[in-house]
Amino acid sequence: MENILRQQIEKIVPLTDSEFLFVLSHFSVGNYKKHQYIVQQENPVPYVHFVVKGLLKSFYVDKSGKSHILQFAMKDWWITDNQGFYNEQNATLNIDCIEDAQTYYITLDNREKLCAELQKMEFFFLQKMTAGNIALQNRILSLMSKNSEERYMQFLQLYPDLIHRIPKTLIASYLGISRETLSRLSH
Amino acid sequence: MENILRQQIEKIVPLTDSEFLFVLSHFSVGNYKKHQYIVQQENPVPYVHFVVKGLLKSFYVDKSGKSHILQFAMKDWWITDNQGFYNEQNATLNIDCIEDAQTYYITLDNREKLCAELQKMEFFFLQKMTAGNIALQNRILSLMSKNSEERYMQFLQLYPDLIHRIPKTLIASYLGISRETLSRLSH
DNA sequence: GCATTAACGTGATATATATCACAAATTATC
DNA sequence: GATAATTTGTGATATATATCACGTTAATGC
Repeated sequence: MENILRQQIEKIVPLTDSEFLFVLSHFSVGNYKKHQYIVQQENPVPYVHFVVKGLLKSFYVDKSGKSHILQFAMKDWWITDNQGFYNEQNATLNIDCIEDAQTYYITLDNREKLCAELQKMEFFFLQKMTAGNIALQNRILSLMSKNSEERYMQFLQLYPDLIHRIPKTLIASYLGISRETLSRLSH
Repeated sequence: MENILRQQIEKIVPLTDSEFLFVLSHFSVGNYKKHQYIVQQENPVPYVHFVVKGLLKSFYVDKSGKSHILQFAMKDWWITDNQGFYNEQNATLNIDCIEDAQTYYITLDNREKLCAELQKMEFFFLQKMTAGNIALQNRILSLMSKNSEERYMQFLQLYPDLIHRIPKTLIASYLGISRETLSRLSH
């Protein structure tokens, strides 16, 4: 039970040892260096990653060249470019490592095989996707109804672990405000 | 094949007649009047609704009393307060009818039973939830990277049918801008 | 059909936040 | 451990958008 992926799945559905080995056999392990890209705009998105350790971010670069962070992903989080991965299109997002990272990653094919063969994994992914939906909706409402300071406070409360690992510049980019404005808030 | 729910499901998974009847037996039909609430902040959220006809909106009322529209739902769309429904909590959102509406609605229990008994329905819901995720992520990026005018243009392009059915005030509230600003754009 | 309510447009002004610019402090890297 | 690169703070200014206020038009409901 020391495997972090197993722990995460078992928060939602129980697994026998052999079931977990079966699950795991559909994944590969990847090791990545700080600054390394694992998904690049305009390129295919072959995998969804489950982060074992380290820290990554997904971000969109708009036409004026500005970056907007969609997601951070630390231990225990899933990350990919959903649109690219699930629709088998080229990425509109980039994903790179803020810290050296290790992930379990899986292809769409393997994910589908896994779900077909082990019904409870489909349930697991549905639960995860649902939780993701709720989080995204809350983020939208936050962007629409809160000012910079309130959004920053909410971030502090939601992700206290991240504050010390991520430069303010990136937090600003996640919150949709300029780094200067964030700097003037933080104290 | 004249049933709109069946059509929607069959876009993703094929159904036999008896399978569809089985699916349908898990739903009830609701008829609602313009201005009628089907979900209210602070109250339970017993159902997710599939819209057969009419038009609804879900919205959040912030502490200053301002409304922010999270979603419109017309024919063929699903709507609920996800957080309330899936976590069996009281609603943080409201949902009401912009036009008289008819829905198929289903409880969480029935939805789970249905998925357990008919595997392909779980796949269907997972696909829908995934598509929803992608849309929400795009909306977040739009809020962060586009100005009012660009967001309005994007809305026009994405939902051309809605423009003529929804007052500009509501579109502004969906886009996260004031009705005056939208008015100054629209022409 | 008339009264009420909602929707819309538009001016004047306020305000939050972005942008530009620069220096200081901190962190990474060979 | 020294050099380069990144991060951070802060002033001055610009700007998009919100807010307030009012009149007009259109839609709704009995």
